[in-house]
Amino acid sequence: MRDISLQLLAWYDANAREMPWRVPPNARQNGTLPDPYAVWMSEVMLQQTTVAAVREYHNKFMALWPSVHDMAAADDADVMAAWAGLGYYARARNLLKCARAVVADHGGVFPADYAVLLTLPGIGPYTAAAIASIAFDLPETVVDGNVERVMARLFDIHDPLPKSKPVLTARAKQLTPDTRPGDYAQAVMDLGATICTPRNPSCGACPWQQPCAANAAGTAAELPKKTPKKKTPTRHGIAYVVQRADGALLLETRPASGLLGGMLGWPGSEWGDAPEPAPPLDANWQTLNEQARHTFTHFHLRLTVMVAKVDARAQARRGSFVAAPDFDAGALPTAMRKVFDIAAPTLRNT
DNA sequence: CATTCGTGGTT
DNA sequence: TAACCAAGAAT
Repeated sequence: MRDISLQLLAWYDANAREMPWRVPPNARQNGTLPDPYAVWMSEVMLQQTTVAAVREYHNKFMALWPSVHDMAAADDADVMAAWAGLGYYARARNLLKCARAVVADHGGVFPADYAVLLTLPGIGPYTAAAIASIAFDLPETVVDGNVERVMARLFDIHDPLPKSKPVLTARAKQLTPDTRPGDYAQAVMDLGATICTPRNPSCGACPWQQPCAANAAGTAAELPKKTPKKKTPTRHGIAYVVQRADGALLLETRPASGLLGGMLGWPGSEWGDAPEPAPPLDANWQTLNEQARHTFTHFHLRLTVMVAKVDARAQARRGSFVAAPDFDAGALPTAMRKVFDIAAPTLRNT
């Protein structure tokens, strides 16, 4: 059984993808391991996020906060602003919590232990196994979407996810070798990302073509099965963009938990079927023709954009004015940035 | 155990 | 255009 793991490692030696946070297989076999901080940063960013999207964010974060001590001492608003656009903002909040826990409780050193890693904020079963194996070369088994798909095909398992996850996890553990577990973890995920893809898998180029049960049965492309999900509803809301005579814009920091938690945004109504107007101040509001459309994981959002210009003495019922030189649309989550993009021409022309 | 939580690319 | 998908975690 284990010899097929070695086959995969041989494939990885020749086909490993290059990533800024990764130590290539030849260097790893010479005894070089990656910086656990960089690995942790990458794995948190990679949760439900593509490698392509993570690259520049990882570079930026490593430049701004090169060590876990820097991250622990970082200003929360700076980290949230730097994370803007990457999504799943609870990850950024947990990034700070985790860094501070590592410094406060673990002497500023990431623990080389799966069970201890699992106790840290934002580190679940996948990420704990990824850090343990990739950063410390411990024989832990990563089970992400790639591994689930590869195992479902390798063993021709037709039970739908997520119910089948325990079986897929057990299979993945059976295959994890004692030698080079870190490279092996990265190898299975690379295989899933480049060969054993969700659609149109390149079975002809797969190092596991021979042992693959789904390839033999001709079922690879239809695996893994998944329980169908319900369709996403549409919610509506109103976003208010206020500009003061000196150019300052009215923004508010959203509540620390929930959707876009801790992020900067425009004051607005609740989001639902028929939102009640909730202007942050009394003004001569102008409703723009174009709505901001944005899709979250579980609903579509259509925001009506309302714009007002107010004088320098204006007082808002909520939010706070941000001076024009301090405003950075890049610090907004995408839904809010779309609102700004729609409002910007009107702001300039009035 | 089901739901909540982003975003951009692909089909 | 709508659905699907990506190195999941927290509740």
